[in-house]
Amino acid sequence: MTIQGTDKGDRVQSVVKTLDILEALWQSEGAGVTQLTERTGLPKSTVHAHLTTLRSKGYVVQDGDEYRLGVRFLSFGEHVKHAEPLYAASETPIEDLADWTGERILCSTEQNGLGTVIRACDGERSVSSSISVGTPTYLHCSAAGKAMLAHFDRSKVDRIVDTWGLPAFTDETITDWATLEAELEAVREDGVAYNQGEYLPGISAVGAPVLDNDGDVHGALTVVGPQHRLENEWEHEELHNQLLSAANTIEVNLLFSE
Amino acid sequence: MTIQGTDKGDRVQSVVKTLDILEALWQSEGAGVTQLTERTGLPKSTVHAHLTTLRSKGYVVQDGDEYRLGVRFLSFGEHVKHAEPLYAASETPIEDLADWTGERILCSTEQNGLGTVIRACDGERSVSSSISVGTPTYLHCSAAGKAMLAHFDRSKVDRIVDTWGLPAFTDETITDWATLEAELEAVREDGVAYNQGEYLPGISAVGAPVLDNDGDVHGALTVVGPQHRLENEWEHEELHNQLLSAANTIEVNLLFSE
DNA sequence: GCAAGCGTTCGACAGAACAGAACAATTATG
DNA sequence: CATAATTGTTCTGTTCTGTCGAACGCTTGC
Repeated sequence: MTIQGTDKGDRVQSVVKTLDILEALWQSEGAGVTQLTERTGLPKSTVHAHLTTLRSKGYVVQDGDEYRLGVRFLSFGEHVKHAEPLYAASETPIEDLADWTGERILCSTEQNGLGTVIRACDGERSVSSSISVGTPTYLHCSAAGKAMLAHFDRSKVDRIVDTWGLPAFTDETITDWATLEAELEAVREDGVAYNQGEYLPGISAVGAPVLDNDGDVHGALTVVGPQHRLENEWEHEELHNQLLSAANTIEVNLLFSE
Repeated sequence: MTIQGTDKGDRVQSVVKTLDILEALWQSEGAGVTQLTERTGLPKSTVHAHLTTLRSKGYVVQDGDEYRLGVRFLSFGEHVKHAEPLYAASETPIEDLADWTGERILCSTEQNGLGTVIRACDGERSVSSSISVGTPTYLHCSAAGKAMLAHFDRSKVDRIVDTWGLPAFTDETITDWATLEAELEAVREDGVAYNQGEYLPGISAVGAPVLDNDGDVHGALTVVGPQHRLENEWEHEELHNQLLSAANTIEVNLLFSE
């Protein structure tokens, strides 16, 4: 699934086209020119011209009749990861929490109104979800997203909902503002946010925000697991405490890293 | 340090400009418009137009008066990593080798005539080198590079040397073709390649190629460490054996993954 | 309060990106 | 085995757009 952005500020249209091609390439682990013309709606020669340029710079490689993303993007990706303070600060806490819960733990951050997983760690009985490092997600239908939204300024929340809307992914997805607003208020009271199969059917999550001293949001920490298992266990306060404690450890780590 | 590519096939010049801006941004963990203007040689308004476009697509974020690479690149980076068979195949062998040697172990691949580190693992007494996952490197001055070059077709080696040349980084760097050719022959005989401070002063490495059944190169595995320590120890055949054994394990893993 | 720096906007011109058709090279198909 | 239908690639004129320098607010430091 691709997440479509608002199309404001497309000053340089060739760049938009190149990005569309790269995104199509990203979704398809290698594709030919014709395949990319269908996916992007651009004429063959245009796609070809862009691919040639990208290839000459090493951002795309050609394997016979297939083009793939080049390893050059690896350096960008690693750079972004390490530039994010959360990445270093979350290493130990996330591992400990994965050991303790046995579930999959994610550490996410917000950018441009979307969430992105920065670091992931599997526990013994982890579900293999499609959400892994680098995956962009909507905020209104994820535990991490709701944990962050709950601590944003009201104006920022408005802007995000305005930009991205509240699209439904399952029957459980919150699609109206009133329900979301009530839930965010609950998150602020409980300290943790839930996701009960609102994005992927059968997959639930509990999330806690990672804040700094001023109350600004750095990101969120999430425990992901099968709905039946997690919803039975999160009744126990112990899961909350461990989650909040891990989030707090990250917060402390962040203090010393800056 | 930026690695400059050959400028053939710049069909879409706006794309080249955008990539230049992204690379400048990559080297500087956040920069302002003026700073990017100086670094790229492009006029301020052009840089701004490109940044606006990149921002609207989420590939760049604005923090006050600074622009940084966006987390969107994380998804590309992870995609590239996981698309590379070596990534999964090298996980266990690289960890075991790091434990055994106590040194830093790298697993690299070649693309476009340059090497790129796909996976890294630290041992107990690892040196903290500037080479980590995603770093592009020249092949003629790295152990991994020489291990790979030694098993490429002659025509491919010629093309690579033609494209990238043999630039010097230290006094030890091989800068002429005759010396390189002789060394590649030695690599084929020994099975392993050395780097004795040829890229970073004081840093040495031993590398072994990862081949498939047809003798085609998949990548290389490298032990990196301080020159004095590594050069004393690599006299012992034990290091060779462990390195070659780990490389071989990866080769076997690759057989089963395809 | 002035000046220097920043990011941002504007507008006119040159030139570059675009689209469509034609090309070569390969694979399917009869 | 020949033909047809793909593929990726090349070519060329036209038009639209990317470009650039100057001017604009705005903040920061003197």
